[in-house]
Amino acid sequence: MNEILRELGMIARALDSISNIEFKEYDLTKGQYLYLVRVCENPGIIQEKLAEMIKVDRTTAARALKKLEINGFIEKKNDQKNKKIKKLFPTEKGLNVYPIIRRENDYSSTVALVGFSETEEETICNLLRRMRENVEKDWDFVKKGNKRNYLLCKGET
Amino acid sequence: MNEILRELGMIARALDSISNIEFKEYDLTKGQYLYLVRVCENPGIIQEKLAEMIKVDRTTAARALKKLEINGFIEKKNDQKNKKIKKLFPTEKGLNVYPIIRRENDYSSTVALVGFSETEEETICNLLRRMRENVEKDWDFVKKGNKRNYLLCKGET
DNA sequence: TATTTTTTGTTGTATGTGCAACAAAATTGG
DNA sequence: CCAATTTTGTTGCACATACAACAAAAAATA
Repeated sequence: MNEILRELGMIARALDSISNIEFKEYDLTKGQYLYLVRVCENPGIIQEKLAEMIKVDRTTAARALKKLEINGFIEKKNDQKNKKIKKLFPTEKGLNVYPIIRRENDYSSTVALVGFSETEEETICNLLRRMRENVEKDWDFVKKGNKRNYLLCKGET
Repeated sequence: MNEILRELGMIARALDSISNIEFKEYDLTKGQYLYLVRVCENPGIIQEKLAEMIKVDRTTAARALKKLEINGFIEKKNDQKNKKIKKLFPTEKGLNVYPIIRRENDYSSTVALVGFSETEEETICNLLRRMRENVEKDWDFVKKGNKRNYLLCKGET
């Protein structure tokens, strides 16, 4: 069932596209909402961990966060003990936008799950979590420069 | 269950990232594999429909396809009756890469579904298809410049 | 048929994305 | 403690992405 990944890609691109259009009026450019919500929910997180959380390149996260800082949504604070890391915190402006992002995301969830029973919602949530856990190992592996070996493949063309 | 969309986003980004890294050695730059497989599977399709199929902006598709043409993976052919459209076809080079892309995608599916029973695979396939059908309506709506109305929202913060 | 609207495709501009390469602090291992 | 490795962050460059605006053909409507 190769269709699964295509459906998944379509859903992800469509919803991301919608979010980006909708958040433009709050001066959040493409993708920034992803970072901002997570900084609000994990104050003090560092950008390296945030990139892993979102599954995006370290340098992409770095630039997105720099821009969020410049635009006053978050601030970076130096750590007392560790001179290398910069902890991320939402500003008041960032905290004000947070519920708007949540509301939009909730709406997108609601739309995506129209016609789903409560059981089905739970089912897909659990199955997606398991998929994510599976995929995240390969992502770490490949991101570190390793090469995947297709031998285990079922070969279902 | 707002988690659903986050899990979905993580999976999609992680797998896309892996694919892009793996296809680089076949001279396919970021995202191009998406278009190429679909041209191979739908010879004669026009780029407007392809963009809808993939859920990507028309202009993005236009540029990706132009590049695929320049690099010899596909070719654009004028239609006899309709002077406006350009039908897309894979070249031999494109057809040669196709099975490689399929193989990689199959492997990614396999990895993503490790530990899933056959029933679970079918379940998630069906649920994702339904989600996609739901989401695609909103995508069309918003892409045409309309504004979504959050009133129907369950409000599950 | 003539006019309007929709479809399809392109280009300009701005910005996101990610790899390579670098630097400095922290950690690990001898 | 010192050297090697890992972690964390940055910048240069190349390229993807998408909105706005335009153009031309086709389709719809009057």
